[in-house]
Amino acid sequence: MKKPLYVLDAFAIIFRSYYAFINNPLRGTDDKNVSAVYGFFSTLYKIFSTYKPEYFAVLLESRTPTFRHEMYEEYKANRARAPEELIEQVPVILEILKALKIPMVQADGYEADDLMGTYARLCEEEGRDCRIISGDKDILQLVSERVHVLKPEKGGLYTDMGPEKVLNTWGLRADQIIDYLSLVGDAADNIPGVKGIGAKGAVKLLNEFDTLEGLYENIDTITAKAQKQNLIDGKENAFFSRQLVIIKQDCPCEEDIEKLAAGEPDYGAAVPILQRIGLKRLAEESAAKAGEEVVVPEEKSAAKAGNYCGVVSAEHLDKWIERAKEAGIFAFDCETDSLDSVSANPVGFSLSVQSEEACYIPVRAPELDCIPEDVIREKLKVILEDENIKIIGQNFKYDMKVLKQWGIYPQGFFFDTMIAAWMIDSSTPSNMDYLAEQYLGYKTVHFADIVEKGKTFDTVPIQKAAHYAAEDADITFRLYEILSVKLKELGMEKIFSQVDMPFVDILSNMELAGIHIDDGELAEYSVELEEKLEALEKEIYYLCGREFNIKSTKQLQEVLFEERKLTPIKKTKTGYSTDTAVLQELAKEDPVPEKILAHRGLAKLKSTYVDALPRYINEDTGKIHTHFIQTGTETGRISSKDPNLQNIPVRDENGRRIRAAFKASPGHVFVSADYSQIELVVLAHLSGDKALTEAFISGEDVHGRTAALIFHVEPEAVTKEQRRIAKVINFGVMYGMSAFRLSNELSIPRGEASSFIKSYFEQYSGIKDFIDKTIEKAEETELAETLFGRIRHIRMINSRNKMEKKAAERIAVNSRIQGTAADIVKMGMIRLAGELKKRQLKSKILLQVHDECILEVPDGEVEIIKPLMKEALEGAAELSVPLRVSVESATSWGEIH
DNA sequence: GCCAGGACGTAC
DNA sequence: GACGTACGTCCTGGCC
Repeated sequence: MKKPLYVLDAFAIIFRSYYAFINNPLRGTDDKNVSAVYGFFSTLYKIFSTYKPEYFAVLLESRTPTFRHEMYEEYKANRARAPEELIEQVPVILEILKALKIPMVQADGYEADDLMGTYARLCEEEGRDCRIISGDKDILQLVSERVHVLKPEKGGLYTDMGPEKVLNTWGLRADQIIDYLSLVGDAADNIPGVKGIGAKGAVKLLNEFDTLEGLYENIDTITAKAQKQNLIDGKENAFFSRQLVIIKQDCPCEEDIEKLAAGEPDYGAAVPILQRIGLKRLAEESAAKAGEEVVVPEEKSAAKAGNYCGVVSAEHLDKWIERAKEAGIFAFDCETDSLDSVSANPVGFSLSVQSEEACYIPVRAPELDCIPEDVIREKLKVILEDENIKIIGQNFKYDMKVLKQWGIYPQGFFFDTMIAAWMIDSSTPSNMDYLAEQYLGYKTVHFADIVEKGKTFDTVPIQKAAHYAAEDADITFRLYEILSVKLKELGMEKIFSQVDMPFVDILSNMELAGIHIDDGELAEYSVELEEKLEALEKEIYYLCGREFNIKSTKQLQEVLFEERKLTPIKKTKTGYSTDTAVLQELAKEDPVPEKILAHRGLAKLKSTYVDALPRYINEDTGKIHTHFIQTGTETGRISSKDPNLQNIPVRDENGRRIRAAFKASPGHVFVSADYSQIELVVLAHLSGDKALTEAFISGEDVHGRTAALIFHVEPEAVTKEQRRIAKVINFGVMYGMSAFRLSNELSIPRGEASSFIKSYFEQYSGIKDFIDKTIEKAEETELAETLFGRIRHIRMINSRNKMEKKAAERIAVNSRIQGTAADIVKMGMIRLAGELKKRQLKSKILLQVHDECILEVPDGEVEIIKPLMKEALEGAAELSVPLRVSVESATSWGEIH
């Protein structure tokens, strides 16, 4: 069998790459723009590593006007001439292509599209598959069983567009694309089309009449008057447009495909050119691909330590401050005497204004006179508090907290390498040691290697300290250079800079603020719980006839399933399960399980919350300062730890007493704002489902409306039971719940559960489509994307293991919903924080619990804050269904909800 | 005595 | 096997 031919439209990729970086171009030697070179060869390399083509050609545009220009002088007349910065890059690209020994084809008088058409035909004729790499919809007209288009997606992956895929995506056969374009036209190429006929209209017409000829032969059957007239008026334009959009298949060009044998590109030959123009990373990548025989002088240097110095005189410090000002950008890192940022004091700072160079400014060091603390503070302020000087950090929330407490309020923070790395791939670690290894191939000095156990950074000799600290700033700068490019490539520049970066400042303030808790109240509750637990233990031991550790599932299994001979219900990896569902079931035939359940519940409260929370009270502030981790989830949510304040009980009365111990400071109240059903609202928007949208717009009670729909009853006639079922399904859908699980959850037969789900998707067919489309897109791109462009890699989506695949599908669907909701909440909080600052209010944001945001508000501000919060959060995004936020206030957290 | 992994349970 | 996202606690068993 003949190996497939791959063809690539060079200028399409060049343009795309250039404009992908238009807001922040890549600069190489002499500050020249190299975005297009970088983008083009990243794409090319990716294609070679993914598809390993044996036959390959880069197709170039004609150097002279084409037959289309001769036919129609307005052709592409609307196009502005390409910018000089882009044109300059073309010769370099051709030079590199030549060095790589990649076959190139050009035919004067014809466009690259026509060359594609010609090769598509040649391949068809000799029974060879053809793959065309192009994002242009015009090219789809060439698609056939043998000829597929590979459409570039985010993250360097491609959608394989075969005949079926074209039909599914466009609602048209590939051979109808020509007629479609003839009707719709193309403003960019100045192709007229038929006035008044848009994309939807054209698809509908072609579905009905099949072809342009069919349409005009039966024009009298069209009932819509205006449309009919438009078509009659536009007939000439339509057929004229067709001549322009139709791709030629008979260019004069190399017809012997065997001559387009590509083999492995000569990567080594590209290295010197790439180095000359200053594309270091690509040069390194090329060298690596070429294998070891190519020695790149700079390759080693990328992984070597930079030039680091200690700064102990005011004059020396001034020089660095000046350098940072000049550069307008610098990487910054704090060393402190504690990991606990609330009580940490600075021990030193490091700065880097370009990669491989950094300094360390000690504030305290053994056996050394440092620059006085106040002098360092005043000088650093100049660059840290200037909003026009960009600050790069790694986990900058930490530095931000230390600095604020030290009297510096950073203004120009704009890039966190840890958060960037997490957004690029949330499933891999984002600590600096890992990132340095991963992205730079650099092994950093580890903290534990220079600081003796139990000691702090201010005890480290200055030589070692300076090297370690300066390296951190240097590595941070180097990571920035790489990660900023990757972020752009994935289309996340906007959400990164407009959402996740501003959010760092907000989280740092929330953590510094802390929340008050009444430990006396908890101490009393602890005693109460202890008494109840002891009583339960006694009862359990009496009933079982012996003592054992109730908290040990292993011992509990022995008691329940061996001694008491109860029937095991489900297994775990290590034995029989004793979880809540099992114990509830067992309680029907034995008195012990119920006691165990009660014991478990109270023991959990006591150990996880009642006894644990007071230990987190900070000695200095008297408050609990949780840590919010912005990189803690794979979906874009934040997490909370030490302690986790996002899972404080709320559902039952016992648990609520814990919330009740969280008190607003004297003279303050908590004001809490809660997004109503945010994930279902997001689902309604993302899916565009008519019925769900309607349910939200017309009524408060979306579960009731859902019940009415799936049970075919009037909304007023919905029973409680029906509503409960609808609610379970509403949530279940977002998690990809199966009929099996639903039947368990509702204690109904599997068949009944299936029919509920079936009925649900019949009524909410838009949701079904949304799920299908999400999965399909994930299969093509291995990504799930939120409404605002945050991505998550879905690596198992094409797994041959059915279970893994199903799990990946659920993850893909849920991530889009959960992630979009998380984006919205973050955006709302940014708006809110902005308002608080603008109005100089004293209210502080304390907590965020995914769809809820809690503020501590001085009594005098309550009436201003309530409407302000509602407005700020509801206006976070403009969706097809309005976002609703409810606001409540109270002096303890327990009174809210 | 330390640590990793499992089971379980809390939140959204 | 069968519901997504987290974190904390306790127990167990392996290791030093």
